[in-house]
Amino acid sequence: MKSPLLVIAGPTGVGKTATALALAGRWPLEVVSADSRQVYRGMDVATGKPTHAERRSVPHHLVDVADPDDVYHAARFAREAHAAIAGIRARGRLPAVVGGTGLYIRALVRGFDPAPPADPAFRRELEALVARDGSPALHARLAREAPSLARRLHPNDRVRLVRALELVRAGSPVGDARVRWQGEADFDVVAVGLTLERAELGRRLRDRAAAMVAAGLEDEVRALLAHGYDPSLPAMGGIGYRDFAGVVRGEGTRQEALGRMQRDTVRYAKRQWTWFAREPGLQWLDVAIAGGPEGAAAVIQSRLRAHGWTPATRETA
RNA sequence: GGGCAGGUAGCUCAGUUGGUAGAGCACAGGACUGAAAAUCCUGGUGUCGGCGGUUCAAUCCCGCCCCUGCCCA
Repeated sequence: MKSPLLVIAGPTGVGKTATALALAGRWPLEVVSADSRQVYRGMDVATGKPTHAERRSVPHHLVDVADPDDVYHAARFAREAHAAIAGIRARGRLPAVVGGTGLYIRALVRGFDPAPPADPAFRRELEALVARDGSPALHARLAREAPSLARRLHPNDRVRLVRALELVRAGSPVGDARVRWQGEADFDVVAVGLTLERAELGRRLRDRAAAMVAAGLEDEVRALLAHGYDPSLPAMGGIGYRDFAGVVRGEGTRQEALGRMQRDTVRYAKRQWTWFAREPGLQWLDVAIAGGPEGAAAVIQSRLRAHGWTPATRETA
């Protein structure tokens, strides 16, 4: 028996949250946010979090669940999302995974292989090696320790090289046998990819970035830095945050920071399209053509029915 | 009006002792298993200011013109 799971994915700024809220008016559901930035408390202005009012009207899980000096990650997301989904089922509602972090969604829906966790001290050691000898040195080391794994990683891809060396060090199985999605899901999934015409989304994203700056992004960043959160933390490396950390330290102008923020947001949306285009079973839905979030919610509702679900569906064979 | 420097990719520039050109950024496409808003890979998109001349061949040499900047009148 599989439990029903709705996934609403898509690039940043297309209206995933608004659509989920509209759908909640038509179908009893709770939202599980799949967003690697909305998990951090105190980072509100540039993460696109649902508002407090929205969170009161429809329960949202996995928003504000970590401090900015935590290192949140996909495996933790998968674990906590499973727990949240179990609770939502127990309340008789449909769990709706809503977000743009493709890796998190895939880790939840298709299952992450078991593997040892990150080793911060070892990572610092390897980063020092990269700083001194460059990331090809990591690749050379990996080629000695696990040739089959080294062959599938580029010598410049230091993030994956670090992780690969970490796996080898922990004695985890590596190579062709390991790096593969399980494919067997615990869920009966309906996956919707929200989208918009590209130029239109680009305009919206640039406007949204400017609005975030006007809404006090610089002040929020200043407060985070004053609280002692280091700019090198993953949480502080998000779009907008990294740019205005520079402004707070007197490096560069607000205008330049906004320009980078706009450029990087649009690039990020493109990477999300690329990722979700390969997600098996995902059905695209143009929000503008559907008539905005309400219209998109109506289309999704009809897809849920067509899939054989009713608002009372608890599980399927 | 005269002198000097410059005009090459969307931007900033390099270069060719004559064989139709290349870097960074921008842009486009792609990859992706505990950092994923991360990280990485691939791709040059061009009347080399214009018109003539010399030459087998001109972005390069010569002439004229146009434009920009600086200096002198």
